[in-house]
Amino acid sequence: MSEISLSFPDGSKRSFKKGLTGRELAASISKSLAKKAVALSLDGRLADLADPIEADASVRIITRTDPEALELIRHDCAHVMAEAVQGLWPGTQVTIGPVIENGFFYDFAKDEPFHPDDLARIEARMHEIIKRDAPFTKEVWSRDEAKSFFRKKGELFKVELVDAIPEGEDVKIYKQGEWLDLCRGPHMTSTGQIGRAFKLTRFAGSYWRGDAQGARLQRIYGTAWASEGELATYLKQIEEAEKRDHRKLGREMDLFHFQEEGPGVVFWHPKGWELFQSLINYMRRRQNAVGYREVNGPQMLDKSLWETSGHWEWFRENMFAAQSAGDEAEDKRVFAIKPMNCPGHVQIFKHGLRSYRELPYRIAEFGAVHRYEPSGALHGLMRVRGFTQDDAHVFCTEEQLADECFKMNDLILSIYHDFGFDQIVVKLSTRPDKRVGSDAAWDRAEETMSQVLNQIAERSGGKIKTGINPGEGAFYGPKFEYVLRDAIGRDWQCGTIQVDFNLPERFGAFYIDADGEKKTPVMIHRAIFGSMERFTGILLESTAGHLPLWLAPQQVMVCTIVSDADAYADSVLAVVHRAGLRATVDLRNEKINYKVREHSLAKVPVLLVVGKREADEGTVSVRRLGSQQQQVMPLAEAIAALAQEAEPPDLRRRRELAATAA
RNA sequence: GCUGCCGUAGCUCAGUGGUAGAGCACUCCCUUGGUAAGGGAGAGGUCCUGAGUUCAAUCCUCAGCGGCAGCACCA
Repeated sequence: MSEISLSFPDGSKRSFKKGLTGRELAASISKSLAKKAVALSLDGRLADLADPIEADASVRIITRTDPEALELIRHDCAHVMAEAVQGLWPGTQVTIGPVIENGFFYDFAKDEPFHPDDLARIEARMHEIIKRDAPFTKEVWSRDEAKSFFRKKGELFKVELVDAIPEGEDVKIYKQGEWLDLCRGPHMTSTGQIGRAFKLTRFAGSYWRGDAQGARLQRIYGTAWASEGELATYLKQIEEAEKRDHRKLGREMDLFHFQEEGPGVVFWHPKGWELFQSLINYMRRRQNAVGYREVNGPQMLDKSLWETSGHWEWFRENMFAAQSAGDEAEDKRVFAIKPMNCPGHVQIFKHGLRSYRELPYRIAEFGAVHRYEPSGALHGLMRVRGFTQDDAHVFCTEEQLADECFKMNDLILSIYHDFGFDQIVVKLSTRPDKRVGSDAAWDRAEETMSQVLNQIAERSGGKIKTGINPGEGAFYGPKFEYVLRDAIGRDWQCGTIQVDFNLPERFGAFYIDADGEKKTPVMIHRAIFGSMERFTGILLESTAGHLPLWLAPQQVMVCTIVSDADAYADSVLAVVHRAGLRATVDLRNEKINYKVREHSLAKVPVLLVVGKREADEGTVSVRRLGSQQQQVMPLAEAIAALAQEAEPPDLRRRRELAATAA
């Protein structure tokens, strides 16, 4: 008879007999706690209340309102959903049903597809099961027992799952009333603890073990919370995120459109293109300032070039090819429309003899590339088949590599900061299974990059988080991926730095070193926005269309209240234009309410409203987007303030720097 | 690409086996109105495309194209 010592959250310690269960522990503290307890935290890991505690540990009784309980609620909810589905459609096989962010899903194998109305039926059945409040009980079975049980039931996916459980781990079965499931656990004590705050949100196809060649399954997603209030808040958030959908904003702000004849390619309207160009102009200034020179490579090139680069071999299925359309054309060659800019840039580097004195050789291109993306992947501006990369390639020596990476890193972080993105994660993606080049070259590249990665984290003083994505590198080299978090907490991978020991060699690129010998340079691929289209979409969603003044395609709208002010409005517009602001005037025969509403919906950041009074006094009434108020100011004063605000951040820094130098 | 859902006016969406409707937007008229929709009239559609079933298809069936959600993919 041995004792164990358990420490509690308040720091106290008490001895108990070994093998005491969580439930007994809770009861020993207080009756009410025993009633509220749903699980036990053992050294930070969740466990069933029925589990015996076998060793010293720090313990905490988890109640339904603890944050940890949320995971249990969701997991239990997934089980209840599985029971509901099997109850409604006997013969349906259950596979896996994990907890995910905000909820859970369960994958089913069922011949007949679910119908949208089924969600409500399943939900109703789930409420019944929860109301029944059957306890969750755990049993440990032998492998053979479990396999023959599931095989007899026709649950072949479960049989496979039993086989996948590592040796030495128990095969655990959780029962809730009559229904049971193979499960790692833990669970709460009964279905009633799930509560009512859940909702099935959607269903979708999926694959067994995520393998597109494998069996097709049907997935049902749900969300679950500790209280109905939290559920309502979550559903509200989803609604808010939908309002920010860049496809919707693009329409409302008249920025771009898509149409059937061009799946995955963008029609940019005047205002959208203005925004797009503002971004390009900004990027161009930033990179020119640190030694990049802009180039432009051809839109399509003979496929042999893509064979040399390896793209034809690895990505042929995702490339567009073009040929003369004329039957009589003498040139029958197949050209590939470029999916990347690097082979073009290597040709530019290769043209003429390069000296080591020219390195690092930095060239940049706003390169329009086309990729045949799977139709199901297309999504507004976020995933398209034709897009513009803010691409650059740096040819340098191996010794210069780390320093170039740091310079790129500084540039990237500084640029993200200008857009208000300060929560950045840098991830190192290492060699994939399918790759070119020797292991020795990959070793060197990965070694250098992991050192750089550590230093990036160090230099930022812990502000920049880092991580590793094993096996996610490009086929020609490892890469850094810059993931930024937007205003509503979503993460987007934008920038990338890729170290490449392979392409220069495949293309036979070289420079003459100080010793007069030919040497192969290292190549770094980098992008900061990544895709201009996608970054535009991210900006729109992050700002909900309320772009900062320097980026807004239409910065100012001059609105008249009465037609007597038309002439004054025109003169205001002229002054606004002279200050370099993008503006138009609205002289329409409409009430001011109407104009304010319309331009607010179109997300115009500044409305300058003028009536008789303003015309007489030489003032404007300034109304900012998102504000109910307005401010009457002398025209010159208003324009000066707006012009200053509309200055791009890099130009402002440059001006301020020049002022201090002078 | 896979699974499911969807495709009707510029936008958002009703609707019917007998070739169509609303609101907003658009044009014109009245209105000169002080910060998120003033009133009236008008114009606008090959109901995604093709084939089939039917006396008759926007509607039913099949195929294609496109879109949405999720999965898979993302040099």
